[in-house]
Amino acid sequence: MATDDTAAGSQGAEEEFRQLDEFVCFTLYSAQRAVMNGYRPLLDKLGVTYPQYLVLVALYENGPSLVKSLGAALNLDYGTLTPLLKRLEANGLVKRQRRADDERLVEVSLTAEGTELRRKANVVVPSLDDAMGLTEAEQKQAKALLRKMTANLAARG
Amino acid sequence: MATDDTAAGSQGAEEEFRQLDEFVCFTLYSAQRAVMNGYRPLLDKLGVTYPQYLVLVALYENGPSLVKSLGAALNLDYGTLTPLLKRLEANGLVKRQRRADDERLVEVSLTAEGTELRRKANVVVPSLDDAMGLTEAEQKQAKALLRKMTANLAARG
DNA sequence: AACGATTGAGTTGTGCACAAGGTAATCGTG
DNA sequence: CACGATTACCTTGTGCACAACTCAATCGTT
Repeated sequence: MATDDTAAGSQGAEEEFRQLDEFVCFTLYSAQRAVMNGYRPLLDKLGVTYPQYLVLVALYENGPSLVKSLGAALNLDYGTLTPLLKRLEANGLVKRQRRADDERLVEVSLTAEGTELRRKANVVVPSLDDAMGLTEAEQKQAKALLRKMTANLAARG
Repeated sequence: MATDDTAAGSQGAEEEFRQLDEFVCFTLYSAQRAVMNGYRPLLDKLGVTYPQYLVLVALYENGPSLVKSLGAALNLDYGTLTPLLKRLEANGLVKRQRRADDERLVEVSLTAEGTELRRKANVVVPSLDDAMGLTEAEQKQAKALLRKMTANLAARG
């Protein structure tokens, strides 16, 4: 055991180095993509992506919104939202309209087609959320833990 | 209340439509990005991105690995890994070498510099994982729930 | 009214993630 | 050995996510 400190494997002297599966951040990273991949085939049929779907949900929930407000609701910046909203508009799902009383503001609203899609999603996506195999209690737990993490990290990581 | 069914807001007749914050998938989506954003400034100093860091951790843990094995460990496909590994190689952190006994295989291994970075990360990133403000018990809970979700979704969503 | 600061939005560039398609090396079967 | 199938990897194209930068409209102060 004289010179194993540069070994390629994980046999460090004190094994301080956590395995990938033992990182919360990695299980989170994996789960997030697994969920997105689960939603994909369903949302494909409706013609939207997962982030686009979330935007439609937010718009349905809050009504016509400024880009800024959507950004606050989804924790996304303009660099992400602007092109995403343009694609939604190109597909006829939302309307983007610069406000007359303040030319800086752009108000985004669901079109009839966008509203219908959000409703249809509620049927077609029979809450994949529930299909993740978590009990109601576990779902509640998961949401609480994830919100706590998000909040703590937002308050300076 | 004759014609409120096309209203822009969320006042449906039976309010079956969940709010964004009540979706497990959305709290997951938000938390994941919050974590990545928390890691970013720390990893920036080391000169790697978050997914690159995960690859280095996997390589440190498993030793030299085929691209295929890394893909299995991280649940990533070649389309994601190949360019990522090329960037790591360009930065001198890994070596990519086609195997002589089977020219299809590409073996990826940490360079000395890559090994050092993974170790340094263990110090500099004082496990942000722990800095997420979860107790040890909560971390364990979170990992269990996230793994369960991932497994259930992998087994056909 | 003038003008510097702020605000809301857009643009550019980089990297991740995935689908779809392609290629060369190897394997399996006759 | 021939040859179709499989395997491991790569490439292209689309969309998301974020940093850094730009810009016009508005606000605050004088």
